[in-house]
Amino acid sequence: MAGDIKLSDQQYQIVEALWALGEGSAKDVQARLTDPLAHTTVGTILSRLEKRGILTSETRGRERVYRALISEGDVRRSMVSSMISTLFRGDSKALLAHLVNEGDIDADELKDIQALLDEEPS
Amino acid sequence: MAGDIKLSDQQYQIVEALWALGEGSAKDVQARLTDPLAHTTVGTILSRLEKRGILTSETRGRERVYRALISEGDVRRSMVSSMISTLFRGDSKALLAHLVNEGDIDADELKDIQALLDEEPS
DNA sequence: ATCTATCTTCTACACATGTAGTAGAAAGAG
DNA sequence: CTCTTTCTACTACATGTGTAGAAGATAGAT
Repeated sequence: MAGDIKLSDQQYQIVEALWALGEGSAKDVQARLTDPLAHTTVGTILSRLEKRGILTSETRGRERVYRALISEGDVRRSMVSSMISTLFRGDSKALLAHLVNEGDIDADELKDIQALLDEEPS
Repeated sequence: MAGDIKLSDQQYQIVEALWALGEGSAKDVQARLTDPLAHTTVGTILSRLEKRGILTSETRGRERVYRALISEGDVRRSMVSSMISTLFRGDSKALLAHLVNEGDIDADELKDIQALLDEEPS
C-alpha cells in the first residue's frame, strides 16, 4: 500500500499533523505545526501532496478537508528501508551496528527490545 | 566534523565512488558507477558538491582530481540521526523497535550485536 | 442584499537537483 | 607546429520544494 514514499521534513510535518487530526483543513493543519508557516504555504503543500496521491480531500462547505492516504507505518517503512538501502547497502544489521557504535542504543535497551521480541513472535 | 550533511541518492553514489577510489577525476568516478550517467553529468554533480564543501579538488595536469572531505561515518551519522529525529521523534529505540517489528532484525541478529556490545565497552 | 471575514486557488519566484549538450583548453600524435 | 583526442567548465532546461502574496469564492452578519 506504499511503494516508494519519500517526504521532505516539511512535508512530513504536515502529514504528521493530519495523522494527529484524522482529517483537517489547511487552517487546522497550520494550527498544529510547531514551526510556523503561512496558511497559504500549508495550502500549497497540501495540494501538492494531494496531486502526488499522498492525501485526498473533500470539499465540505467552504473548506477543503484533507486526509492522509498513507499511514505513519507506511512512511517509516518506506523511508527507513530506502535509507538502509542507500547508506548500508541494504543490510539492516549494519544500521543496528551503527546505532550501537554511536551509543544511541545501549545494552539495557537491547534487552528491552529482546524481551519485546520474545513476547511477540511475529 | 560534520554538522548537517544531507545527500541525495545520486550524490551519495558519487561520493561513495570517491571513497572507494580515495581520489579521482570525473571520468574515474563515472567508471565506477553502477547506474550509468554521462560524464558531464558526473562532472556537474562533482562541482556542485565541491561548492557545498563536501569535496575538494586539485587540478593535476588536464584533470581535476576530487577527494571527499567527509567520511562515510560522517554521512551516516548525520543522515541517520536526522531520520530518527524526523520519523521517530528523536527516539532511536523506536527505530530499533521498528526494525524488529518489520522483521528486518531477528533474535539471532540481536544476540550477535549484543555480543559485539560486550566485547567493545564504549 | 451587501459587506466582511475567512478559505482556497492561482501565480510567482528562488534554489536544489537530475541530466546533459556545447564550447573551450590542453595534452599527445605526427 | 598543427590536428585530434580528451577533459573540464559553462550553459540550459525540467522538475520538486519552500515560501507566500494576490485574487477569487463563500458563509455569516446586519
